[in-house]
Amino acid sequence: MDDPEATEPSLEGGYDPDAVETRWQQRWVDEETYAYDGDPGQDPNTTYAIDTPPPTVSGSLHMGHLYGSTLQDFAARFQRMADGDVLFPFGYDDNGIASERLTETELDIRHQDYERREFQERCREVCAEYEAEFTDKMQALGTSIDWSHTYKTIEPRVQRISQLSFLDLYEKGREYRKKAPAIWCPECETAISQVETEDDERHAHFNDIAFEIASDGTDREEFVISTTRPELIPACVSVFVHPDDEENADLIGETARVPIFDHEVPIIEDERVDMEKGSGVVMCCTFGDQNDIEWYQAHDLPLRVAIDETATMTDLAGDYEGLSTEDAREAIVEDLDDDGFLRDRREIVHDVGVHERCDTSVEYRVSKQWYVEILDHKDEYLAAGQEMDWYPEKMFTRYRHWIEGLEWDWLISRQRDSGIPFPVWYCEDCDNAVMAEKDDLPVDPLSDEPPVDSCPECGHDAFEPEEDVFDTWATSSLTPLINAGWDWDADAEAFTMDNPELYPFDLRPQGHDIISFWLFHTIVKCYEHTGEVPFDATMINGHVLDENREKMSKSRGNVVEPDAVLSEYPVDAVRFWAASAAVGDDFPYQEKDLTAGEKLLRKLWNASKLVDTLAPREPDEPETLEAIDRWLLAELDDAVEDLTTHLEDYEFAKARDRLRTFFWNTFCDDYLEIAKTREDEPSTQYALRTAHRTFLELWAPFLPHVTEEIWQAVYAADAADLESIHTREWPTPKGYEADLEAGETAMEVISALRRYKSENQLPLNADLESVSVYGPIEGFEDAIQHVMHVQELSILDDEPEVTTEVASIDLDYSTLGPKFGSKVGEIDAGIDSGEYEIDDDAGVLRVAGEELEDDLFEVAVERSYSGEGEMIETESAVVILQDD
RNA sequence: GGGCUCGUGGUCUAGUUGGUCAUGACGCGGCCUUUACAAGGCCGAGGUCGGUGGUUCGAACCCGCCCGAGCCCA
Repeated sequence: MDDPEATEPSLEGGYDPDAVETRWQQRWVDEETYAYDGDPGQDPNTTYAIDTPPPTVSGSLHMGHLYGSTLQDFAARFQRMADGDVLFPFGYDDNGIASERLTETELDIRHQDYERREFQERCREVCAEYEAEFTDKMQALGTSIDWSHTYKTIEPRVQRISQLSFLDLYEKGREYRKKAPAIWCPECETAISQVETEDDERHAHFNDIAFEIASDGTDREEFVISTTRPELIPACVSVFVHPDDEENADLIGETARVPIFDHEVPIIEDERVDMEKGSGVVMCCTFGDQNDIEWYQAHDLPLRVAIDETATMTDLAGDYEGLSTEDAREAIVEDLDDDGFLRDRREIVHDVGVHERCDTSVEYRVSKQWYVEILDHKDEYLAAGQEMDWYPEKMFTRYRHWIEGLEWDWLISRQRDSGIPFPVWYCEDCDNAVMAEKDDLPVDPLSDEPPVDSCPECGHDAFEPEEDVFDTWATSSLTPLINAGWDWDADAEAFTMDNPELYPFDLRPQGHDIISFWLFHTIVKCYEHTGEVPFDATMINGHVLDENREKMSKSRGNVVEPDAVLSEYPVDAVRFWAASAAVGDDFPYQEKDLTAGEKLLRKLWNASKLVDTLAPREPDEPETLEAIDRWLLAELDDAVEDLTTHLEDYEFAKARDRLRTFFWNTFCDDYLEIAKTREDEPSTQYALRTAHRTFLELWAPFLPHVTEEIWQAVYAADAADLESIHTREWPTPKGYEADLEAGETAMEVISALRRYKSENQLPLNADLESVSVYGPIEGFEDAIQHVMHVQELSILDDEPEVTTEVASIDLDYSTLGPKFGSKVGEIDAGIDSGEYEIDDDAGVLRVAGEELEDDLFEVAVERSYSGEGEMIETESAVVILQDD
């Protein structure tokens, strides 16, 4: 970097992505090229705001980050050029369990040994290092993030917003605190939400246990239930039988005696019983699974808690008190066996719910927790989702199914240390909740005093602080509000935004796996706070799979590290690969795909060098453009139009392919070859430069480094004062009109002559003696003649003398089908067998007893040329070639 | 167990409401040093569109069933 030559953009030599890419990444950050420039008063329509996913600060960048951020960057870069100001912010999600665990392992400490604020301080220190690393890596991807707009979910400003959100929802009556069964992780010692659990296959034993009947309404003395969790029998509160279960119908209404513990429980009928499982008779404990909770609530059963928050047996378990659930399970099974209650025991493998963070199988516990009420607003959240544009559209179905399947309100309290505290105290006497004042936020009830001296309800003057913290999603779901600077204005007594022009956000990008977490929860929060859907559109990206289309996972050992990829390939090539899949589809990482990107960079570089030797950099626009040059610019107009549409619709793969084909095939292979023979023509010089500038601009969102390098080397006025290509205006069609058919035909003729040379093993610059063309190529004669080195080119006014023979008849099935229906088969057969007649005078085809008008069929003829030279036919021209 | 999505040459992929040669790239084979690029250019081979049954004059596309993969939820 000290070498001034190395920092000077130039087209000398080959393209050196290693040096160029890091140089520009640094320069863009230094110059704040991508800083958001909008102001709060401006029209929201000229502002494009992206609500980017804040990655969890606990690990390193993976391919999903790389892919997702690159897609967002395509949108950001296109919109920045096309539509004015863009906010492309960045956040670090460091307030969750993941960061807490990271801190504990990194510093070898336990959160329990610290006061909450102190521990959070440690967390911030540890996270800061990881965040710096994250920043470096994101910058190395060439993303056009505005690094002056970043946030951390644990920072005080965000804590304030999160607590404001809690208070606002509470005041709106959308939150409640309730003692209810919740999913509980005994390892993390916290309640968790449904979405934080996942299934895992575990080995277990199915135990058949005999229960005696204590009542006398049946002849039976006992029945057998099967369970994987015998340690729960002290918590057994009832036994259930299916109403359709004739075999066990006699048990309904009777009373059972629980073995060993000898308490008596009712036998009740309920259709939630799985008759196929075990004996069809099942015990209900508080709580073993989700069903138990439903029964507990539906039948108003008593609560018997045998397992405490650390998965240790309570005093309810009698002799087993103090044992872990595992130890108690074995001990109870042994005792059941000794007492003759154990009838069978067999090993099974079954799915159990585990906490996704620690893989511990979850329990269900009754505890006091805070909930956000969502079940009563399902319809509104569904409507909100419908209001957004979904890319791809099919992903809306996932959102819909998720909402339709919701059965629980959203549990937001967690019994953890790191995280954002609930701004709540409770009256020691009457348990009345006292909320913090909005002005005082953020607060931590563990170290701050409540805003009142005595309880407004009962007048008592002592308070208990709420010890819980918010679930991490309770804060992550506020990212649009965080980015827009949402706050409470005490004077106006209203919520305000520092940048109201940003909200609602234009785009919400994210992976399809977290539609039910991040997207759904964000819609819930923002909708309740602002009454608006927070996003105009959401773009759902697929997953990057390994080269065999399998999911990357550490246990499989098939993880591809972005660092490894980036050390071998230019970022621009990686970005080109990232644009290859349709948005929403999973797609494989294949190393060979990156070489296609590398080749393109090289092509763009080399083509730029050639253009630079062919034309002056700032040619004047000539009075009139020659046909060939006007043709190129008209085709360019078309490409610009198509590309703009594709990018507006987030169809990056289509845009990429359209541009590549036009650039490589039409511009490089066809036009540049012709231009080589016309370099002194002002018309060609102008077209070359116009097209070249436009190509750089069109490629800029995909290939930001190479386009910037070339732009600065060739077109920038003053390198010291950076005018980046990335802040230029997106190209628009200039309205060039040309005979596209003639251009197309001319290219066909050139292609035919190339084929001739190739087949005759001639070099492409070999001279051809004489060529005659019959076909529409007006204005392109010289181009054809020079590029193919034709000594004499003539245009035929009439079709060359040929003998023709009908080769085939093409039918227009799209109109023929509806008109003739099943007769089409006969018509086909008639033509195949030659039983038809073409009446040229009447312009009809008679076949199978029908008369087809001339717009229904087309006769393809095979010609044989008997004149001098060789005849080559193309789609719309005939070429006669004489060469000896 | 339920839902959603996806199966197209060796590999990856395009294919807007069904219309008759199914895109393109990588790879493969042959030829060509041409005012940038041989890591280039030109040409070529390669497919029963996962299987099966149906709707239709006509299906990669619509419907049923089956097989396989992935994700989400039980």
